Amino acid sequence: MSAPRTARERARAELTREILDAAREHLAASGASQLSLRAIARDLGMASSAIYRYFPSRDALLTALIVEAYDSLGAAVEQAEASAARDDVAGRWRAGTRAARAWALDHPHEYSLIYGSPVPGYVAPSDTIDPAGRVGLALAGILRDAHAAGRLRPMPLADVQQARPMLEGLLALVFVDIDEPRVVGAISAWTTLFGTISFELFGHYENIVVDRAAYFDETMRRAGILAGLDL
Amino acid sequence: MSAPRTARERARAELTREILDAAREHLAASGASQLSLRAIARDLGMASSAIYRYFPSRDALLTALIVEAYDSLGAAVEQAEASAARDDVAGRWRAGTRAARAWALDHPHEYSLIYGSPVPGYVAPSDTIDPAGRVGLALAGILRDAHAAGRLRPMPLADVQQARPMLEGLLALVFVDIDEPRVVGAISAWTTLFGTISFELFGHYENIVVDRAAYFDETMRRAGILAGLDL
DNA sequence: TGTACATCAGTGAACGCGCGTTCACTGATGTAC
DNA sequence: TGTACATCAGTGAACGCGCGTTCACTGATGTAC
Repeated sequence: MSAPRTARERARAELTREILDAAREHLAASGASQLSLRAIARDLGMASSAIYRYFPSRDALLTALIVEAYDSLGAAVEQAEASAARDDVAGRWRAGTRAARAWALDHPHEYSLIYGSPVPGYVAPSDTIDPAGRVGLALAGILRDAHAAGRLRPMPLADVQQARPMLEGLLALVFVDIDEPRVVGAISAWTTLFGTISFELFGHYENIVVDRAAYFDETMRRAGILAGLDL
Repeated sequence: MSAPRTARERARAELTREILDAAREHLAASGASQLSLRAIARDLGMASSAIYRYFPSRDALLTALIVEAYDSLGAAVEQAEASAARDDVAGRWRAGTRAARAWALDHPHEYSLIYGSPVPGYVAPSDTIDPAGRVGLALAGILRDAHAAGRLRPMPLADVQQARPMLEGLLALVFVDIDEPRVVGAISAWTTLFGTISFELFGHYENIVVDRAAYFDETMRRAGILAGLDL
């Protein structure tokens, strides 16, 4: 959005925000699949049809919420990761992964929206692709920097037996010339990050994991090591 | 359910089954949160109110579906794991984890029901606890047997620094006297199993992982090693 | 084995509710001259 | 700076739909004697 000039444009930007904020609150109460335009309009004291001046359909609103959630999470991780000293690999890794968990605990319903089961009938448009990649890219940057500095650890495990590559070739744009066993580790670590957060948030650690912060840190430390990081 | 005696009891058991089967089909089309009793009744050619002779409420039906899904997945994993030679640790691990993935790919909507985001407003009753534990217990058995046979590997990573235990003490019933770093690895491996399946199923590996079966095997191999298995 | 009564499955109408989306309209804001 | 016209936000009624649950009732099945 460029800077609004006229009063009309300012009002429009403001109301768009208010609709999204109200929608985000409703997410918490009812979940994405039952997000109701009418309920949102009621909250804002406007006619339900007025929403259509701002979003052409319910799905468009959902998409906006999804993009916002990915961006909010992505920004939190990027910022946390960036606040550690550049050559402190372990510190960057810890800060980035912890920020993801903290964001999820703070925004459980937005988290569910992007990392829970897909909303039935909703097809994510391509606008969501870039925001969805931010966390992965931020973490990949740590690995890339460590590699550039010649600080990757030897893999502690026997190597992968691969007849053909497991991963998409385009990943080379992100991981430059890091070898595939480590990149597999990186994709795994990224998976473990959200797998662990989901298990915590969705209740699967009930009566199993007590000190969840410590467990999370240790799990992510191990996952990072399998990507070649020195943690 | 004990064996039905009378015609009435047989009919009741049969219709209960048919309702559950129809419900399972509807899951696929609309997702759990929009599962509709009326739609199910329509499918079976009966009045919507008739469903109430079999399930006291929509939530009760949901619970039955959840229990069935956990049991179906649990049985698949148990059976696969049991079909490998008892002293073939790697074979048991591979068979068990692969069976979980195969079941999920075969039953994506039932999988979402139990490992996706929680259904808003639905509170899982305690009947779901035992079935939910089956996969974890089956995999824990592999670790326990390896430990009993003195075949656990040394941990390839520096040990956990723990001021206090991360895990629930009750886990000792399952993992007997296996040390906490390995048990943390086991819980992590269990998390990685479902984290990886969820990422594949929910579309997060689009344009990232090409050979998903190979990637899955390798990821689970590494996860098992971090639990002390010799893979 | 037959009868009388109790149990249960299934019906269909109704209650009270909610939803997304469309449409013709009003009145305020913005723009060109 | 003032006027005429175009643009846009917001309204309220309506369409057509779906939902979970309750209730009084009918007719079939099961049980006790």
